[in-house]
Amino acid sequence: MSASPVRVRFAPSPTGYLHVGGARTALFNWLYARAHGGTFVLRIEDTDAARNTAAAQAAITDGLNWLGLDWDEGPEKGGPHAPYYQSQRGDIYDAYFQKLADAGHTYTEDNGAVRFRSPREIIILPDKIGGDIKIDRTEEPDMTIRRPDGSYIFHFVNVVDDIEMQITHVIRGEDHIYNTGKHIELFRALGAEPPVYAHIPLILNGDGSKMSKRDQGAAVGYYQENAFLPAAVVNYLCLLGWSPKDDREILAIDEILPLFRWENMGHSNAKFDMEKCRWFNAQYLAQLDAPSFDHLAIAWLLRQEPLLPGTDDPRLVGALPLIQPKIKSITELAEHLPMLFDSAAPIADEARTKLAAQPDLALRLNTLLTHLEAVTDWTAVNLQTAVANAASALAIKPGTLLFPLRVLTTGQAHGVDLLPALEWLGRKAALARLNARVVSLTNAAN
RNA sequence: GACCCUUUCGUCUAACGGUUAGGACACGACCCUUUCACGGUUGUAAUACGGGUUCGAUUCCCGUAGGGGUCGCCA
Repeated sequence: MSASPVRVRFAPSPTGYLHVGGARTALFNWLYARAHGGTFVLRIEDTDAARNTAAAQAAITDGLNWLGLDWDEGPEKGGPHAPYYQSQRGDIYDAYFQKLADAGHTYTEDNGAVRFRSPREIIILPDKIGGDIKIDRTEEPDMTIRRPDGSYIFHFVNVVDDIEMQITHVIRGEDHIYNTGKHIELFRALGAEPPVYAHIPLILNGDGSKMSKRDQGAAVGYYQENAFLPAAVVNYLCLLGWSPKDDREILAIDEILPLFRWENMGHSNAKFDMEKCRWFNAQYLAQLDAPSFDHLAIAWLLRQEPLLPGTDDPRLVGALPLIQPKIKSITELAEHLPMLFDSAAPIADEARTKLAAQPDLALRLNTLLTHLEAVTDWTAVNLQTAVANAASALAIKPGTLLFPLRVLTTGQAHGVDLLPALEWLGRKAALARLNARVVSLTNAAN
């Protein structure tokens, strides 16, 4: 069997932002190409000059690069079928248009628009995911393929380029199913064999509506800005409409490739769940080595305005390992840095309330303070001993003292592992915070 | 409205026609723990409905209902 080499393409139009649905379409094309030793083509469908922007185009290439979806032919890369911008392929379209016209497949409207004369048949689309799909074209009006100003319509250029670029498989959203009926007519009229089609189900909001620009996470840029790990996003996106058919979820791309087959594709739309996406991110974040985490964190911190506490503090790199295991996304640094770097941060309401529930608080705090002040070699291990001794003196469990200690040193009820954090903070700073807050608390109580 | 696709826990999904219908996110409980977390165990929770076919249906067929898509001189 000498099947022709696989050639797939992602063909976005640069009119807005890179939608997660589009990104997943690109991802599935990329996976199919990589799984079959094929070629992944990126083609920019910018025939509608009025709606195209350079920013939108950058969002596409930036987003794909960020996700790690490298293309073999396309913008910035070139290839045997260049150019890969439809706006630069007018001569090719003219030639194909002439061919269609010469064969009598077209006619011109009074205003100059040109339509394709539909054969008006029932088309059975053999879809790799949906099976045989019936598309009744017998009652449909003829599609316009060229505007009065001479510019060409999507259907026409899309098919011409798929022929020219020798695309073998078209993997796109199922919102294109009816377009495919039109496209098959054009392929046939141009004497070309239509490619293999696979229409993938769509990604929707949690409420079932279409994800649009204002929905959180609809744009790939959202994940870039919020410093998600691209591998985590890719992993999550794969599981929307594809399954390894076993219980695995955390899968490296290399594990996915051999399992990326049509029979593993889902047939129904999937609702996007940001919580689960964040969970994937947390899983990947936890596996990151320290230098990579630091790099990611610092890059994100430097983009914040105003800068978060600690951003330009030399102790930052020491604090990051404390934070890494506690967060699901880099953006949560915003919650952790103030309590570590802002010694005057007010005590959070939740922490204050829980603290007030402690019996004999003043006695406990003073006992704790006394034992801590006796620690000269300020390490987590020694602090642990000191807390244990204080607890023993009070005849209570050590754990009882940890929460008050947390609140008095950080001002928060939640946060990083406490004793290592106090070691990082240092004896002088930690005791200063403790004393100051004990005083304020005692005064308030009286 | 017409046509097409689709329907398993709230969500993502698994289950050669025979399973106590499994896993994951989220949520609750318990355990671990020297705090906060992680982790472990566990609980609540699903085959849309009605007909067939079959010894037996989540699985195959038909219908109904719900959801989505499409109906451009946008892509």
